[in-house]
Amino acid sequence: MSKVPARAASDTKRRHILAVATELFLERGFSGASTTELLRRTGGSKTTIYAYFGDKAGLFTAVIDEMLLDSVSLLKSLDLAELPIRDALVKIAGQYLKVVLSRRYLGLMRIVVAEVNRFPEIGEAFYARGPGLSYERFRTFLDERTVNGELVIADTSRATDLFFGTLLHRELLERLYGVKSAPLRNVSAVASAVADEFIERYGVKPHSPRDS
Amino acid sequence: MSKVPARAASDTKRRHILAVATELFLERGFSGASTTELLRRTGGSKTTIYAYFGDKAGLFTAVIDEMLLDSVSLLKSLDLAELPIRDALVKIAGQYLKVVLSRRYLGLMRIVVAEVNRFPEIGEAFYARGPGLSYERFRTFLDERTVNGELVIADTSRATDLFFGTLLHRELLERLYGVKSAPLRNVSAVASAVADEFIERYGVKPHSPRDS
DNA sequence: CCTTAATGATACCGTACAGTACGGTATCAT
DNA sequence: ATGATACCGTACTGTACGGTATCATTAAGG
Repeated sequence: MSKVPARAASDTKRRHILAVATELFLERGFSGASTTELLRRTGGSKTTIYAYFGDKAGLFTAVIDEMLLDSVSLLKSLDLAELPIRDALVKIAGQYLKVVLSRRYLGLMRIVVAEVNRFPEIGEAFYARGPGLSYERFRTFLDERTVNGELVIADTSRATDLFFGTLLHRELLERLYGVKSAPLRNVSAVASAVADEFIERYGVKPHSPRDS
Repeated sequence: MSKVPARAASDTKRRHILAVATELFLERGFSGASTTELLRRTGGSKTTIYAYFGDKAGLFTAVIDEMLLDSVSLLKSLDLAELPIRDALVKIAGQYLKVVLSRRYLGLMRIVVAEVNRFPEIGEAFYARGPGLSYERFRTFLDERTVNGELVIADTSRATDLFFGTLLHRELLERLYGVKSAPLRNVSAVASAVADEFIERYGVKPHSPRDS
């Protein structure tokens, strides 16, 4: 009645295929990767692959789904409630620099962006669970910190654009185009710098001398 | 001795193939586009295509080269010398919004980014002649305007990141992932807003009342 | 009119592709 | 022992691919 795997573990096999397929798609993209090459790497039989994933597109979407979950979970684990504003910003900035500029995220981004025409749902899902969610969460974070008086922000949406834009735009482009390939070296220095710039602009100003 | 085209004009044919191939690559990417499909659209003979471009990769790089020239030229025609700082910033911002968020540029960006593993030189060339050049030129622009007293900027490099980041990052991502597909509607409004924000931060403050 | 180079039409080559069929084996629960 | 279940191996189908070879057609220049 219950699903009892006859052999070792059905899920092990599935996960193995998925892992190998992930690397292959990251290397070659959807069209460039072939099921035959996948077989060469996984060993085993084509039949098994098709039993699990239906067809190539099914395998592709399964790969993307899994990677998406991984990346997103890395960005959800931030616990900021107790931190003063600067520490919180540094933590957020550092986490995004690490995740977004990682080889894995960049590879995922490349294939998702490349296949937006063929798989529009994948692009939308990626944005919604990735950048879109990040924007929302950061904005509400800014709202909270504005309400409690740590920040003075007229338009938290624009402030969000500023934060992520200054933090990621250039570094992201450089890596998407392969000009730089290594992950950022001095993550914490950059994170601190961006946090300071942000506070310089939106932070509560210390009392000027004549107000003392 | 001199190259005299026997038939109409060799360049016409070449340009036609290039134009059709451009659309095809934009739709399907490198691996996804086939020479047979290209033939279906151009008419004529496969032989001719291969006579001009050698092989598929040659055709691809030719397509990219041409598109790159087009995009870049759109960003070079800015004449800013006479403009006061705000007008200049608005003009720059508007031009970048129009070019970078255009369907064409986005399509180009997608296929370039997708094929960075297979064609690293293309990625580097794109960055160098596109974003890289833009960053450099904008930075020297900021240097000039700092020297002549219109701006007060300690680090023009960071200021450049801020400008392009706030201007493009979010809108670019939304389009790369297909969340938005239409070009930006209110270009001039956004351009003005970004210019104002920039000046608010780096502009020379108007004299405060007591200095009058 | 005749040469010559650009282009066309078509057939073709070898290879790889996505996907299927099918016979067989290992491992487990019963 | 038996019967599911999970998997392997291999051969296969039909199609499409990138690229070439062959030969005919066109049109401009002398």
